[in-house]
Amino acid sequence: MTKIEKLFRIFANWLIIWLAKFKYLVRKYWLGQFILVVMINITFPDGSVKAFEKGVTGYEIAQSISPRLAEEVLAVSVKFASDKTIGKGKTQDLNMPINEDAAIVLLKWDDDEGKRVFWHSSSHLMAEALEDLYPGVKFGIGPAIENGFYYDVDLGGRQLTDADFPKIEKRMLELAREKQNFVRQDVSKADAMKHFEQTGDKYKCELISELQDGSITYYTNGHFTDLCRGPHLRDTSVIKAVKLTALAGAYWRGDEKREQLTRIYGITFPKKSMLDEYLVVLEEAKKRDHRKLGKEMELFTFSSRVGMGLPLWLPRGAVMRFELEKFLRKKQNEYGYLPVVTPHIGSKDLYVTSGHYAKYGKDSFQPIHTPQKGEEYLLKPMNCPHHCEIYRSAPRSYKDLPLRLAEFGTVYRYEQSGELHGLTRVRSFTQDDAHMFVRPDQVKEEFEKVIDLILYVFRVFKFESYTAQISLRDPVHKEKYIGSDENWEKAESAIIEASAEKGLKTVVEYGEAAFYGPKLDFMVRDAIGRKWQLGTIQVDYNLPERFQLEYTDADGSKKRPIMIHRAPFGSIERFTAVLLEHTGGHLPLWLSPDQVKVLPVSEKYSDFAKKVCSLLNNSDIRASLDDRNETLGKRIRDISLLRVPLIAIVGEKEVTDGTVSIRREGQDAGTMKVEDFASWIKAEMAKELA
RNA sequence: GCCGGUGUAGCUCAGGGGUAGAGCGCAUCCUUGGUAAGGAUGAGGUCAUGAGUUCAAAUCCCAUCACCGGCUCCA
Repeated sequence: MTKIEKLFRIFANWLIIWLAKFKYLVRKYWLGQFILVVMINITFPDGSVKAFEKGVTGYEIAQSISPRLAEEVLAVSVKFASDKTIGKGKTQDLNMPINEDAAIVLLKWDDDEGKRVFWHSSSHLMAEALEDLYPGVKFGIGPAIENGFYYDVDLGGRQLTDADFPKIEKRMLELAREKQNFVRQDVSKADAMKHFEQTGDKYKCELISELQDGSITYYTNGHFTDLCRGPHLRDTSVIKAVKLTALAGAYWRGDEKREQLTRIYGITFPKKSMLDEYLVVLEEAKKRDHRKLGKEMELFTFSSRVGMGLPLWLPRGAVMRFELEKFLRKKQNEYGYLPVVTPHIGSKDLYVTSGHYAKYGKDSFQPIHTPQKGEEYLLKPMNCPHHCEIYRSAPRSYKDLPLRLAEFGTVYRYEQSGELHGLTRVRSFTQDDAHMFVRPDQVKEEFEKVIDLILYVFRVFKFESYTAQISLRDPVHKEKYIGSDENWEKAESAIIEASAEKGLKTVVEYGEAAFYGPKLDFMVRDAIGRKWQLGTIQVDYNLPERFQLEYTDADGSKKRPIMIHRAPFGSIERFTAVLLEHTGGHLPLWLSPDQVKVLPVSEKYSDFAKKVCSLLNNSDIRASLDDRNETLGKRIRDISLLRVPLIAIVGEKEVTDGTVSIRREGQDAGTMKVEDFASWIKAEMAKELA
């Protein structure tokens, strides 16, 4: 290139950029030819704008910035200037041309969307490997999930076990190294149908039959072609580490009446080291499993002789449980709740009235019969019907409302055997239940007070990453719920408005409501990321109607109250489980079954240690002596494994000075005068509960 | 309930067609100690349960039960 040509080219480029700002058509000098090109403006996340030729791809843009970026980028999020909707852009393939002005984000591994694309492509890669290894395999769906991906496959009677994983993983890595491109292709509905009929993929045919013609695309990697809307990686070579994690049965389309497919779970990474790190994190999470901690800390156990899903609380667990109840009782007193106690069974009529019998009767613990013919009782699956009857026990005035009835009520639900899970899903559990009977003008205020209470509870326990979920009816299957549309709409808007006024960040889920009303649920994750519902608030116009509840209004007329159901813990069992996983067993001081263990360095100091103990016990602090015939180090170790927060050590020095030497959560916490110890502990507990 | 896995001492786990193993825990004794494992000795098991194959089964096959990972469900 001559100097003149170079200069001309620089000038031409400058001109192009300048003109592009005004969206002019420009001519670009290129290899001695003039080509007509249209320029578009691309806006980057930092707000900078750069002009590119129309039809530029995400990959080319990345390359223009740096080759290294181009290597790392997985997909691109594009929001066209013409798209006036609020929200993020659409994620698309790096190879897809961009034809309009747009704001883009180049998505890498660190972006959730980038990971999704990576894992979605990995599921296609696994499918290709499966097709190699198990000819004739039929495919269901294979999406990315929160941690990895899965593919549902029909292996036609063949059985897979995790012993087959290594060879599938190996094949996946071989295919990945072939650097297969993911090729997108538009296809007509008729052609797609024909193609998958030929391959015998009946599940794909079913999916296609529900799609609109003109919107159907294929993605092909190697010899594997899948019905898929994408987006995908450019090619398979970035998938560097593969681990298949689990095998499970999964019903086709989630319908237990249809075929059960084999679901293969896996996870992949762009670096081998990331897989290793992930496996370490998983191991760590397993150590926080509440079932393991429950055993180690001697909190609860199960016995198949008692029955599955029926937890047995051990002494240390029971102490903790009573503390949890005490904590909530105190707060509920402040909020004007009244305690009630109701029996563990109720006559069948009660549940026919409430609607529970019609809805759950067949799938519950079956009725208890008495020597009296025709007399039937049910174990109570919930406390609301009993509380409704307490409401009815006296005539109520508008001045009595809100009436707040609270009970730690143990309920019994016949959960399916495969669903039982430690303390998080059991057949007998205690709800920290309460029902508010309120006037229509009190619904919102009362609801907001409950939100305050739940947020207080979550704050005390440091549950910071919860999800507030508004659970509404499934609009398609309204028959699953009782009550009129009008009542449902009133209840739903009450929840939505109250949550908004409290400034809660909520997500809406349809089909998650209770059968008698919508809910606001507070979800918290366990150690391995599973979500569990803890706190819940429900607005209910329906049970008051079924139980014919009334109050006399100011004008003497009879009115119907509205019920608010609520449980900040959800259930004590589940709350305990999630709290254990959340804290790794390091409970707050006020809640620990043993708060202090007093250790004499040797037998000589046992009397002094006993004195320290009884001093603490006199101040209602749970302290006990450990003067076993073991070395000090050994006793400290044992006690640490039980997660006792405070260890007080006394030896010659302490006896002389009248002090204790304190060890808190594994750390030396100095010495303190014996007489100050109890008040210091009290102050520490007060801090935790503030 | 469905699919897959697991079941060996109180706990964590190894083993494996021919007399049942380890560490921890437990008991007794020695040791009397200074911030996460002192030492010795000992007790403890119908190898989940039930059928089957075999001269012989904890081991192989089948069924049942419980647990684990999912699916479905979750008032």
